[in-house]
Amino acid sequence: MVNTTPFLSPHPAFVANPKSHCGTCNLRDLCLPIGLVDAELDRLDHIVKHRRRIARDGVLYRMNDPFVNLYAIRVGHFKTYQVNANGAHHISGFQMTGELLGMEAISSYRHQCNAVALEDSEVCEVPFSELENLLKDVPIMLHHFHRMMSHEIAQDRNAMLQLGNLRAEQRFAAFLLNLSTRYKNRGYSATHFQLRMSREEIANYLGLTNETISRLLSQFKKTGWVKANNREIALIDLPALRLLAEGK
Amino acid sequence: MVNTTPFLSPHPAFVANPKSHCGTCNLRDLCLPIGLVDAELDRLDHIVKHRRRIARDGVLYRMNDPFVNLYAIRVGHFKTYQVNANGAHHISGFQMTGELLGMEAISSYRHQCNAVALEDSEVCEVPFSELENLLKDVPIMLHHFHRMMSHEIAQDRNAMLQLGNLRAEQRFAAFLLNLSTRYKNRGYSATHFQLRMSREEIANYLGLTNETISRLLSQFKKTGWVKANNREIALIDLPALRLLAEGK
DNA sequence: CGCCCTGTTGAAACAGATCAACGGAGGTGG
DNA sequence: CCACCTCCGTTGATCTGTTTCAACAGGGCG
Repeated sequence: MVNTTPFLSPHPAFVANPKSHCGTCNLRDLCLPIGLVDAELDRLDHIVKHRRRIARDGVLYRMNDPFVNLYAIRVGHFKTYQVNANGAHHISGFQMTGELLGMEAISSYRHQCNAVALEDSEVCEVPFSELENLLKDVPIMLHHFHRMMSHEIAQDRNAMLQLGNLRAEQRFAAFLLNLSTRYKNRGYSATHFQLRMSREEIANYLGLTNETISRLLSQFKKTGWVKANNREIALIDLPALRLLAEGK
Repeated sequence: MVNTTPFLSPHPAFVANPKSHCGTCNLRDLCLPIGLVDAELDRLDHIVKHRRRIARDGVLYRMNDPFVNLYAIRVGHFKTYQVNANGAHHISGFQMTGELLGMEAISSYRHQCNAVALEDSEVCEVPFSELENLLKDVPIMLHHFHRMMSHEIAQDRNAMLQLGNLRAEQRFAAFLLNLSTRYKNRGYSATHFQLRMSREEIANYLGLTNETISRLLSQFKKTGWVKANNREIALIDLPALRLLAEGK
């Protein structure tokens, strides 16, 4: 259901590769699989000047901040959320290692959402204007970047489809499967992982309430599709979850 | 609420400019405001080889079609929709003159949705690989393209916010205001326009039912916020609609 | 003219929200 | 180390917005 091509995720072998010249950034690692030569990789290393640590609940950027950098998540998890006129906020996504934050800001030169760390995390600052300069000299990287932006669009479309079409239990199943796929692509278990976000945050993301999420999880436990202990999740019956998410 | 910077819409003066060398495409017009020199514009003209007419209900591309071209809408309206495993379909957006179709397909080399004309329409085929070639030589166009993709992301995020947070009447008000803004940016009336899509299609897009849309429209007519006759819409009280859309 | 498709309106059913109470985990300070 | 407190998660009972089902009106088109 969710289109998460391995190509666009860091190959496990490259995540946090200690041999990276950069030493500050997984951006190089992200790009290794696309076949860059050393000189190109060096240029990539050089535009990333800062690695930034963000503590749990720390803010990476805020809505309306001027747009300067993209951020490649080196370790950790983030959430991005928007705040509307009457103060209500809506989580637009959860991001994990290897994903790129801030692309929504290119069009308006200001960030369109808040980005907050869900756990102690680390990002690489990628000055966008310098990245664009580099991209125009390295066609393969240019193309890769376009694919990353396009992937973001495809993902958002998918999330819209879920919000607009699916019943609560389907949305939640799709959410768990989405996490599963993304962890798998990063070389982690597709069936056993820890939720980094609260029930409240999941509910907000899915357009539901925390009570509903709680009830659904209990229900999934009862049917034997998942085991769960607090935020520790084990997906027992992936096929059943897929069937449910895809509309019974 | 919706971030539709004028920069990213064609300036009214440039839409369907009969003097365009291209003659087949409004892509040149779309790019005029960003300050390209003639030689660059000529290159842009040359990569667009085909203009395509699509009759009402005609298909521009289908889900899973191999990705070759982006399409710039020259005249008309389109809808894009996805079909899930059990046949249900969900409209992910309505596109109008000057907007670019197909960006969701760059990442996977296949289209992720169906694009269908809501009325007799005309598009310019933009071969993507040739466009990328051009972009790397013309930094200002490259940047403009990135802004267009980013704008798409920001828009989708906004739609997600609406689907996830708003009650039916708020969604529908936000929908009408979104159309209003986009027509205004194209030099048309912000208050008087014709819906190109059925109640059914609006409902599907907003995650509601056609009955609900119908009831809401009646309600808006009763309160005097809009006048409506079939698909002819007049927004009488924009401030009231904005207040409603932003959460009372 | 008559058919079909789109839109409207009403009544009943239901999914999920809301309100409320409680239990348990983890962190903090004594 | 324990007691306390707060936040998070769970479960139950009720309420409500939206869907569903149904009937009908109107307009466009063959």
